Amino acid sequence: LPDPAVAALIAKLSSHSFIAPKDERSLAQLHPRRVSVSRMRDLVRQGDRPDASVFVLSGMLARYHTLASGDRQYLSLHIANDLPDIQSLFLQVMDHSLCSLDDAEVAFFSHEELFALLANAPSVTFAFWRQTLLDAAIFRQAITNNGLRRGGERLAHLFCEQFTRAQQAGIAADHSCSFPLTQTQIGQMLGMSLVSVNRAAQRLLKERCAQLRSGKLLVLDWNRLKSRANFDPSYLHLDLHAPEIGRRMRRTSE
Amino acid sequence: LPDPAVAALIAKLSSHSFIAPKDERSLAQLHPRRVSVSRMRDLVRQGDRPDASVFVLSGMLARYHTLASGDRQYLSLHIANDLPDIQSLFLQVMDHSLCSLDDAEVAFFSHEELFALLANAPSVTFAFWRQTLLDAAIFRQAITNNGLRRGGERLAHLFCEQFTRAQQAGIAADHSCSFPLTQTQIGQMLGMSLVSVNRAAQRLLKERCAQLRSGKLLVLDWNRLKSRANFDPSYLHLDLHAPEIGRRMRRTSE
DNA sequence: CGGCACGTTGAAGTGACTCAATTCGCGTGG
DNA sequence: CCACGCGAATTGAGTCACTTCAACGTGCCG
Repeated sequence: LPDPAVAALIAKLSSHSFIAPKDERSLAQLHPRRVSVSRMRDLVRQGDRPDASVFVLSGMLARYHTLASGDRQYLSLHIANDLPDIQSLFLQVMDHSLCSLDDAEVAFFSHEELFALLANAPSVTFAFWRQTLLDAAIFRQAITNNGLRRGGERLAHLFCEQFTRAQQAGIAADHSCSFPLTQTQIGQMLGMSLVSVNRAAQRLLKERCAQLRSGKLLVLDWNRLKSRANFDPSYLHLDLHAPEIGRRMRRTSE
Repeated sequence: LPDPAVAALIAKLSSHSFIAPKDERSLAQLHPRRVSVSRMRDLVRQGDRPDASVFVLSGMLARYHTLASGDRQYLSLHIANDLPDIQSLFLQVMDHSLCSLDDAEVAFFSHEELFALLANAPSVTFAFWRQTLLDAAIFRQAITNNGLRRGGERLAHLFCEQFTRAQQAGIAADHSCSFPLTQTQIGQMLGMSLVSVNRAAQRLLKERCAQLRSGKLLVLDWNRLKSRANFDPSYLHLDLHAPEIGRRMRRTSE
């Protein structure tokens, strides 16, 4: 019986990519190290050379940059089944940090094991690669969100993204999902001051779009929220859930 | 004798990753389609499903998002030896567009050929993957730059990044490099208005840091510019020019 | 009950934006 | 050769969104 973290990883990769049966059997041989972390702990720091990559089992992690001034910029949020630092396989020195925003459960997959696996499991390589490409698409959207939108629109977009991703991960309730960031942290994510975040959130509540309460995001009216944010989910590439490209890879290699 | 575009591609990949000799021979079999584009032409559009990926031979390309409102956000700049849309191999539907900012020479590598190559050339797969990871690191930095820095600092950072990358690509002069963006486009890249860009550029000139003139960036005082921008190039992972990880992959697979 | 972190609110200041007019650089055509 | 046109850059002025500062409220936990 495979480790439950391994099973979750296989399910995640299979959700967007074709995994060859023999490669799935290799995946099942992995030996992750399971770790519980309390909120606001660094798992990996800017400048580190990690020898393992994190897979999220529960809770929320975030990547962030720290400037010399000490200012912090959150780059991305990561929930169950995410692989927030798989890129450290190929970029040895971390250019950002990874921390928990929540109490979280994670599994560490050692780079050594992963390298040995990837060398002989091309379908897994492509799946991991695609995972990092999905990350990059979210980064791009963050640039646009923070550059082109303002105030309430910007916050609404973040809400839409997180709720959609939580739904996709199967950890959203009907009209709510976990959202453990403080308003200060939301500001550090969106390039806004704490005060602006507070007022933008109040506007969204007054407009009956969404509400933040005790670490949860409550979606009051999804359609209104979506149009308030001008949210277009195509950058999340949800359609990849039909993993036809993986199959194409398989054909061409046979 | 291999196609010059292929030779440049091999040199680029080899600069940061180990390419196995047999994989290099496979690369040399590729048949890129060479194309000249004039300035401000779209090569690929948001929503497209391209069947080939672009390799830049000369000139400058940019990726950008378009909102429903028509507003444009530039996401990244690409110069000689860049692979600006290699991610379309695995994310079939483009979530952004790619255009020329300059008159440019590019080579299209068909996805079909690339898939056939990657299925049997793991060292090339890892090199391409790493290439997309380097892209992602630059996206992350853009989030931080636009979120945490303001005005002159933000512009100075963009200048530092471009000059460093031009040097790395071997297309920078001693104290200058190509920079064909208009001030409007710089604004659409940095989330600033045309007027703010203009005034920030004037401040940088008055402080004798850098100057924009007729499509060129002139670096007047690199150290001053760097410190003005708080530029830390570690996110560009220039150290990868010793491609030791590729060798490590090779060892583990043998 | 006290302490602390987080959230809320008001008020004042300012950096950036928009709008609009002017100038510059450059290529085109009369 | 010069007038013209056009895109880009520059400049000034008024406005506004967001910031900063500071105080206060609230909920939770020891």
